[in-house]
Amino acid sequence: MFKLLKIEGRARRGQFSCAHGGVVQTPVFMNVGTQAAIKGGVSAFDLREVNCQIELSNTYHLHLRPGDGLIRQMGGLHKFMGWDGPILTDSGGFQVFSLAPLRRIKEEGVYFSSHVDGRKIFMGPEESMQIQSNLGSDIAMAFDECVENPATYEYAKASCERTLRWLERCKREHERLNALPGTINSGQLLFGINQGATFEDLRIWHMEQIAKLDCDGYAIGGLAVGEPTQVMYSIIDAVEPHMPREKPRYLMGVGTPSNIIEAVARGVDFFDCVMPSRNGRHGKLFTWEGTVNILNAKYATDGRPISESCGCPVCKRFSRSYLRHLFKAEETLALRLAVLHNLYFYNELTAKIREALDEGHFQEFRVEYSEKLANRV
RNA sequence: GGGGGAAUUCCAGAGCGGUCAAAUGGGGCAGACUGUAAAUCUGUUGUCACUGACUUCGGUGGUUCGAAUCCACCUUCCCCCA
Repeated sequence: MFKLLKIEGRARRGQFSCAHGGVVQTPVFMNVGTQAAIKGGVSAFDLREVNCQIELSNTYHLHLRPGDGLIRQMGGLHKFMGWDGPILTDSGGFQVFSLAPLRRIKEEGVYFSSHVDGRKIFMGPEESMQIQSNLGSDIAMAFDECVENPATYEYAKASCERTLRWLERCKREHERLNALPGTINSGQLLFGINQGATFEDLRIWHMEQIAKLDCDGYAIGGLAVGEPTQVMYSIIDAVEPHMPREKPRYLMGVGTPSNIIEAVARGVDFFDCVMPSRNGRHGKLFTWEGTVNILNAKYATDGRPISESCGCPVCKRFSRSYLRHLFKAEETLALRLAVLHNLYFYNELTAKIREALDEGHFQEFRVEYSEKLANRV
């Protein structure tokens, strides 16, 4: 399942096998396709083009539309979206945070008012597991509560205790579903999620508890939700020693290129983030020299590619001038090209991190790029 | 030929005597975005010696303490009737 190949400091180079699509090389960035599509007009065959190893979709969103029953009927998520590589499904726990005005949390689970049509939806650990089973993803995430920052100690404590109880229920239900004859998701793995807001003692206590449940991997959730970056790093520093060494670690929803390098340096293996796709749609393009805001007037007659050092299909062919024109003219091609470039960059970023680890010079890599990538070009 | 209407800051378009450097859109310029309610949101957009001053609302000349707003003429455009 997970094999550690090499360790440099706390940084880990590994391999992870999934039911679909073979082996994932880690550290890895998972490309986010919430509704079984990468926003900006990027499809499953484009994901191959940008060297995506593993795709991420969302339980809550696919349950609402088109419905997980429908996807199961259509042969499962892989077939439905035309992606034969590994898929991780997020549990809906993030929607407990992002759709806060539309939900009520109870011990049994969360009552949502659908943001699509207002209808009442209940999602608890069992429901989330059932939906992810129907979707047939390779990795299911436990149903958790992503707590907003800042949170009070009392709230964070009560919440992560409840998230622990939810994980116990997730585990039980996941095992039950996996054992059902004719299940679509045979071999589906389950990752537990660490919570505890910005309180180190809660984080550590929670991590120790969930580690006992012997999940297939462990995620750190509830970070990059408003706290300063240094706080995020210190939480990872505090939690990481308590994470099972031989299991993959996943830092959910993170982050900027330098966040990823810094988290790898702290022992994280998996990442996902909306940033390459969302910022791409908004004209912010990532390069090895820093970020390019392609909307800026200075690029109007710039005949260079987004980045001279990028080998992506967009940079091979199109100029900054053309990209900027497409954005200004509101051509949807602008979004597509920008997202393709950014995903290629993120996938290349983790590829370079792996290469540096393989060759034993990750620390040099980290020093060279952690700062540089935060520049503006 | 006769009658009527309109000209506003990059564009469209409010304003109809002081609270107007002038609403609102659009465009321009810049910023934000971290398990996606986001092709979204925010700021800014006359000039400068910028908590103040100066020049602007087709042109010229008036009325008034005060005019984008009222009057006269001029210029241009639009509509209707011949």
